[in-house]
Amino acid sequence: MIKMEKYMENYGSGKEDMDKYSLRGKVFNKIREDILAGNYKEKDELKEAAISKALGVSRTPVREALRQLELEGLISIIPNKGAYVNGITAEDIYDIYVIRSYLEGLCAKWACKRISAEQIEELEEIIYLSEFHIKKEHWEQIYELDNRFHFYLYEACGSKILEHILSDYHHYVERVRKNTLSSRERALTANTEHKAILDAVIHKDEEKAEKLANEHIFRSLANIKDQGLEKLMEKHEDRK
Amino acid sequence: MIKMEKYMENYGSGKEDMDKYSLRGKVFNKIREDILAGNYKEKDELKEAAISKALGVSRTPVREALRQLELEGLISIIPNKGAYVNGITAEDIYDIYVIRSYLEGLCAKWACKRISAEQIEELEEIIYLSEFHIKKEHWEQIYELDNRFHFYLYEACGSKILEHILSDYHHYVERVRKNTLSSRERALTANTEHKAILDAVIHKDEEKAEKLANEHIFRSLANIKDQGLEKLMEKHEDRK
DNA sequence: AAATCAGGGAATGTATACAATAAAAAGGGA
DNA sequence: TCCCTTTTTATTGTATACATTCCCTGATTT
Repeated sequence: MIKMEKYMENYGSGKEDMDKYSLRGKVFNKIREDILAGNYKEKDELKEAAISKALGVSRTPVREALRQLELEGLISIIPNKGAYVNGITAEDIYDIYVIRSYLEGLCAKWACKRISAEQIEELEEIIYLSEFHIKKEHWEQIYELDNRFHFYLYEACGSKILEHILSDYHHYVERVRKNTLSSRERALTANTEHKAILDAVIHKDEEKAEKLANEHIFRSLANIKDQGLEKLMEKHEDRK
Repeated sequence: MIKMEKYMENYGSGKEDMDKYSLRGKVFNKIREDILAGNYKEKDELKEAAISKALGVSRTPVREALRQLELEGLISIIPNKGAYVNGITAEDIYDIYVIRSYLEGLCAKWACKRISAEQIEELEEIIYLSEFHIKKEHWEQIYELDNRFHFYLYEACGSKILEHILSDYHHYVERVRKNTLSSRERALTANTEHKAILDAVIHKDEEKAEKLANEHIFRSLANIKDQGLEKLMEKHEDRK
């Protein structure tokens, strides 16, 4: 019962929460994190037996996880042969940001028409809370609030499809984002930009909302570039 | 050995071909087709036992297929409870076309910089062949060539990420596309538009290529609306 | 009569056993 | 020695058995 409630809360917000309680979910997230963190090399072979042994589970959940990872594009499975890591390169990150800049623009545009009063309040609260945590330099909370702002806006666009793809990409670049928000200056700018986007959405100014959201992502990308994309991607490599 | 060669031919061109030889692949495609074809109703429950019995296989490949379908967004799996069809609505089709119009534009833009001489030749050949089959009204070939044009252009954009998502969406709307191309007029227009896009790409006119590809998808969408999804599309406008 | 809790049935989640496939190794003839 | 065939071995693919969870039902209690 409790589990069910927790699930419903997070329904549609991403697959991490949803799979937290199953072995398959754990395996999926573990391998996913490892790939995104760069713990595997390109073309590395993922052997089911080795993984299941390492994680102390049977091959069944491992296989299911691998099939999912294939569909996400993180690995390639050659039938009857094996699974191979596709890795995630600096170019991929760059591409995702450019794609996101287009789609977040579209998302903001659609949100103008379809956002509800409750969703507006939710977003306003996030912005307000962010200001507090930025002052206090609570990086973890800032990061969480930034996430929530985007996910709520995805939801507000009223398109299952767009919400789905944007959430995916958002998770994809999680590691990079976590680092870039860790400066007071950038966190403040980001929050100001969020406020401007929401303002345009509230006033149903589609063109402006699209443009602002578009630029918001581009500025994030510029910020990443400044910090050295390659360096950011290696930062967590030597954990665990 | 033979199977392996067949696989390598199709490598990267889509998951249908890749999974043709495994039970899981067959199950995956079967359910996928059924959902995309509208054979299931929204919120229908997919019971593993029933499906495996119906297809004459065990639950294992069925489960793997379901997990993949979940990641594609076609079904929702509630842990320990069941899998439920999300269906594909007229709104989804509309959304995908709008998203595609943005991304195909970006794809054409990037292709300007990264396309190779071989890829250009390939695309020119497709256009040339299309003219022939349009004259003869060979709808099946026209459809195949139209697919190939887009997939080759996706490849030519030089971005794994963009290629992946565009291929996904392209498959998603397969059923709709198949119908819309079955008129000589539309097939001719589409091919002319392809030619114009390729021309812009060859001359490395990024702005023009993006604009043309953008409009190409929008025209496809307009064509769809004309053919009868119009009523459903209006429904889309006044949803929350 | 309404609410609560226990039990049974049915479905999913996981582990294991078995089959099929493919790469690698061994063997045999020129 | 080289090439081709056969055998072996490791790995994936599939089926099945078992464990767990959930939900419905109905009896019991207040």
